[in-house]
Amino acid sequence: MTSSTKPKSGKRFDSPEQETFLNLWRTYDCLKALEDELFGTFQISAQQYNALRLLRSAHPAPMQTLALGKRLISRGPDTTRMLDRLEQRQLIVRERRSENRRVVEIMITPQGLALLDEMAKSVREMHERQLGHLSRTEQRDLITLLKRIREPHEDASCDWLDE
Amino acid sequence: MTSSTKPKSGKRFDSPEQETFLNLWRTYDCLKALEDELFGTFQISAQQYNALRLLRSAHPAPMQTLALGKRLISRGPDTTRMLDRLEQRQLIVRERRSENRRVVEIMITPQGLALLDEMAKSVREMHERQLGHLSRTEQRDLITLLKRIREPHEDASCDWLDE
DNA sequence: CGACGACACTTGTCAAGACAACGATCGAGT
DNA sequence: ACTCGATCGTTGTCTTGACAAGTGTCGTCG
Repeated sequence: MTSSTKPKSGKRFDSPEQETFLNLWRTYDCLKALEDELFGTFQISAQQYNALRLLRSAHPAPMQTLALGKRLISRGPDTTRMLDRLEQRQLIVRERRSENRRVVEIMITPQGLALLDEMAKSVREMHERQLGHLSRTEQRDLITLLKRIREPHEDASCDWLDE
Repeated sequence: MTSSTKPKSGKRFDSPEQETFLNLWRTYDCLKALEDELFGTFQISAQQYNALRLLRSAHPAPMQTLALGKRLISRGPDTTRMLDRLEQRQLIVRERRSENRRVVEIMITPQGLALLDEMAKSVREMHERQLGHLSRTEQRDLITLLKRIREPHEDASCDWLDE
């Protein structure tokens, strides 16, 4: 009865909420494609760029691995190995300080800052292509809605500090 | 010289568009976490669920691999191998017809339909948790904005037929 | 002092995505 | 009929993400 053998494609979604989510997913994927395309030319991933951006905002102070991981977008990204890659390219440095050898402090290097500078112009141009056709008002409205979506979930898995 | 001693530096984002995109990303990730949690209990991925859902909507007609791949969310997902996994679990069948041996026709099996039925209730409950706190109006507004975002990009990499 | 639990990563392992090269098949033109 | 080019799908390989178990370090309490 629930799934009668109807050949029709009448119901387009399992629920209205699903349509909303699929739109969100598709839109995210669409914009991400543009991001990946640009970051790819610099041999960097979106997560790596965000990590560098956060480290720059803290610079010259260092950041701890876990603190950095929490501020990245995806929950529980593989912070250690992502930092391994950045360290190999000398875009960051890691240091265990003797006062507390449990934590690892991470700092962006001059090379890291230089890379961000080098990317700055094309990154802004990409943002313009991604979302430049929306007015400021539309963008504020969108952000408001998105925050409202996250509101009941924030405590669970998404504690996000802006920037 | 305001930033020499203060770890907090002035601007939080590279551009307003970046703030919008990061909000979108974070929100998507937040909702995706709920999805993954549920789908995980059924040993299935979000893409696989969507594939099954699309096949059900076509049922009893079959779908071609490429046509199915185009309607999935992410651009260029690894359709072949995803279908391999679904076929192994006997949720779909693949057939090369003699009239045109280039294409592979895919059909959902009774087992596949049964799995969707089995999941239906918890999927709806998850949608409710994800987005139930938004009014229909808010959801429509959001979808409108999201479509407006994709509009200039659709032709490029995101040609999407609903459902 | 010394064992214990809590914390902050790290490593191991496996599944999934990205990209490109390849093989198979059909339609059209000669 | 035969070749050419276009279309579809598969396979190979590399990178990335996910989850769980392990390692080293510190604070604390018996």
